[in-house]
This record gives sequence, structure tokens and C-alpha cells, in this order.
Amino acid sequence: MASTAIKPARAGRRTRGEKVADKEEAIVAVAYDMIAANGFARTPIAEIARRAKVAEGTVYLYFENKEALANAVLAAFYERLTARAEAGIKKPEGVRAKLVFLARHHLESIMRESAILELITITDRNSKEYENSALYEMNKRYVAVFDGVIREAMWSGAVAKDKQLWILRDAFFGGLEYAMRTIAIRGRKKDIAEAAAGIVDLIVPGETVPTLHGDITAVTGRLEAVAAKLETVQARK
Amino acid sequence: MASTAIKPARAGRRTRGEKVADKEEAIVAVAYDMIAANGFARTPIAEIARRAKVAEGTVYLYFENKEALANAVLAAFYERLTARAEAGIKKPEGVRAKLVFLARHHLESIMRESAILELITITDRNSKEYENSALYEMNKRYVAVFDGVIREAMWSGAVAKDKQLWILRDAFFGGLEYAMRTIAIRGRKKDIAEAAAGIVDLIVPGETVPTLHGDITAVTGRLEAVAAKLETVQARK
DNA sequence: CAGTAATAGTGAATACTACTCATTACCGAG
DNA sequence: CTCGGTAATGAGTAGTATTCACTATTACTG
Repeated sequence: MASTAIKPARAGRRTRGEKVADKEEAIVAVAYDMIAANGFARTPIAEIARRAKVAEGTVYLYFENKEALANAVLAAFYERLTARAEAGIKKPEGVRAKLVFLARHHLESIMRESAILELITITDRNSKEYENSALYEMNKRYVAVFDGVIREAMWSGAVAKDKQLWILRDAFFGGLEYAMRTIAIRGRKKDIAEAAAGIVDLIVPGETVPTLHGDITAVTGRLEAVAAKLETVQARK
Repeated sequence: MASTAIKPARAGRRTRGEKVADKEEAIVAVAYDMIAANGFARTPIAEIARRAKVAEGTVYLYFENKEALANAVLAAFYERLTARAEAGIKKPEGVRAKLVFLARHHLESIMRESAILELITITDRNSKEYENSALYEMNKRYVAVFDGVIREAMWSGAVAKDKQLWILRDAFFGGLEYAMRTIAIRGRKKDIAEAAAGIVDLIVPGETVPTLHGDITAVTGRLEAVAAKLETVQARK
């Protein structure tokens, strides 16, 4: 990938290095919009170049091939996604509210730019080197927001400690992606809130988990109630 | 799409209609294998035609375009998936066992032929007419196996009745798809069983739900304490 | 069985697109 | 101002989906 080296710029004058960086950003920005609007297959490099005001060959100066450009677009997507997730997670109090926020945020983002999601499958194939890629790191940082909440939930006992984090994570994001498709087909906007809440319910079983045979929490609660009553009786004596 | 009309065949002799059907199947079969092996983008129509022993133009006699062929391949995939799911679901007793079977079956299938899954996103775009498509029906029939188990679970109380079926469904299949990607990257085979069980756990909170405020030893200990106290009180009377 | 209309099949021609590379324009140092 | 090297260009190449004028095959008819 081309230089991201930064030279000290004289004020009011763009150095060569800066122009280069600008051009790279411009290409990615144009590609982002076009792919989001029309999908990867329907955005020719030639058209990206035209709109970014560069020659077709110039694109290949910055990106090895179309896939590499797609990766840069995907990286930009993760960038935004992560920034908003990290910022938004601060407000809500409690595990549940945080997860609902994350779910809504993710769902709304991927609905707005669903074509960007395709890019994931374009890359994933070559699993060998993926673990060393920048994209892997970006994805890791994004899901780290979710992971943090889950760890907090495990600490507080809201989520059982023996659950596998990766499974919760895949169910969360995978479930949201599939929900997005369903919502897109049905076209009901109010489904978004319902889906977000529903998925979170699966990850963090709510306070009132109804069960068939009674779970241990219910037993504990009942036991405590009985104990309290018993102690009250004793105290009266 | 070309004729699927069936004419009564004279024995030992293939009628025109039958030959046509054979050819269509041959094309789909070749396309299936090639796409599964190399992905959609890397399987040229010309090569499909060559291996199916037809001219390139013939493919377009049976399928409007490459996407339509992809849909036929996807339909064949659903066909197999559904057949095995419906057959296999009979043996296991109980909601949980059935879901675990479905999860494993789905996970193993999509791992073996993960490239076929891509085809879903190729189609989904045009959501308008999708609801009337054959593919929509095939998908519906496949997930109906899952839906049936869930309805049984709701009846028996193993799953809360107020849960939205579509959300459970999307979490199940979406979670499995994402889990597949994770497993593919990590490359651990034993993850398959773990993922299947883990996802099912989310849908059907197991008998041994781990506790909110403590483990079973703590509860037992408390119970013993209360019992002891109770006995003391009674003894005093 | 020969003739024939309709159907099925063919593959060369077209249009589009990712990607290359010989050539040109530009920048900044000396 | 000049020159060395870097950045940019866009016409050319190769590969692929799709079309269509033409050919081959089939089943029917007298």
C-alpha cells in the first residue's frame, strides 16, 4: 500500500506526500459511495477513477487490485462503525442497555449500507493470511466493544461464565445480519427495535427467565424468600 | 425458464422432453460442483458448458443469465439440505436433541460447500419479486423444519411463547453462518460440536442454566443452613 | 418413408471490464 | 534552470457474459 508517511508541511501548501494521501482517500471515498449504492460487481474501476478525477491506471498505483480496494472500503466501514460504537456505548447504563444500543447501531448501519457487507465474503476466502491482515485487526477492534460488554456481563453474573465468547459474538452479529435480510424483505421499520431487543434477549436472558423445570436462580430466590420469612418468624418470638 | 413439461416416455427410449431435462440437470450439476469448488466469480459459463458437453449458447437456452443459473444451483443446495434435515430430524428425541442435530447438519453442510452460500447474496438484492420466487419457497421449506421444532418447544414450554419465531430463526442460522467463518479461520474441528451446542443453548436455555447469583454449591449450603435453623426452631417447640 | 415445420443447439461476434505498461508530466534538489 | 526520480496517464491486452444468425435434430403428416 502506498506511503502514509507524513512529511512536515509548510503551511498553505500541499506537499507531494500530502497530495498522494489525498488522492488515496478520494479514491476510497468514491469507491465507498459507489459500492454502497450499487454493489461491488456493478462499480467498474474506470468509473471510480473518473469520479475521483484520476486515470484508471492511477487506481492501480494505490491498490494492487479491485479486491484490495474493496478491503480499503471495508476498513473505512469498520472505522466508522467502531467510532460510533465506542462513542455510543458510554451513555447506556447496564449490560442490557449497552447491548441493545450496539444491536440497534449495528442493525441500522448494515441496513443503510448493506452492500458493503458483501465485501466481507469477497475477502474471507483466503483464510491463511487473513489473521495477519489489517482488516482482521479492524474487525477485532470493532467486536472488542461487544466483547467488553459481555465480559462485564460475565463478571456481574448476567451471562453465565461458561459460555464461549466467540459463540455469543457470532450469534449476535450473525443473527443481526440475518435479521437485516428478513427486515429488508418484509419492509417493516418497527422490526428493527424488535430484532435488536430479541437478539439481546438471547445473549442476556432477562431478569424473568421462565423455565420449564425451574432454574437455579429461581430456586435461590425462593430459598431466600423462605429464609427471610423464617427469620422474621424467629425474630418475633 | 425452459420447459419442465413431462411427456409420457416410451420405454427404453428417451423422448425429446427427457433429453432436455437431462441437459438442464447436467448443466446445473456441473455448475454446482464448479461453484462449490471455486466460487461463483471464478467459474466461467464457457467452462461450465464445456464440461457439461454443450455449447456456450445452450446454457442461455436454459437459463436467462448467470444469475438464474446460480439460483438453480442454490435451489439444488436447498433441496439436499432440506431432504437431509427432514430425514434426520425423526430420530432424535426431544427439542434439544433435534435442534442440535439441525445445527450440526447445517454447520457441516455450509462448511463443506461454503461457496454456495455466497449465491444467496447475489440473489437477495432485488427484494421486490423475491417473495414470489421459487427460491423463497425452497428456503421457506427448509427453515420450516426448524420452525416445527421451535413450535413444539413453545408448546412444551422449553421456549417462551412470547419469543418471535423469526428472530430465533435468524439468530440460529445467522449465528451458525458466522460460527462457520470463525471455525474456518481457526481451523479447529472440535469447534463444530461446540458451536452447535452453544447456539442451541441460546435458543433453548438448557436444563442446567447456570446461575445469576452463585453456583449450586452455594445454594445447597444456604439450604442446609436454613434447614438446620428450621430444625432447631421446631425442636424448641 | 420422404418432406417439413418447429424446436433445440451452436459458436463466432459483441460489449464490457480488470489489469498492464510504455510513455509523459511533474516535483524538488542542487 | 536542469536533471533525476517519482507519480500519473490512457491506450492496449486478456478474459468473460451475453447475443444471434445460422445449423442440426426431432416428431409429425400424408
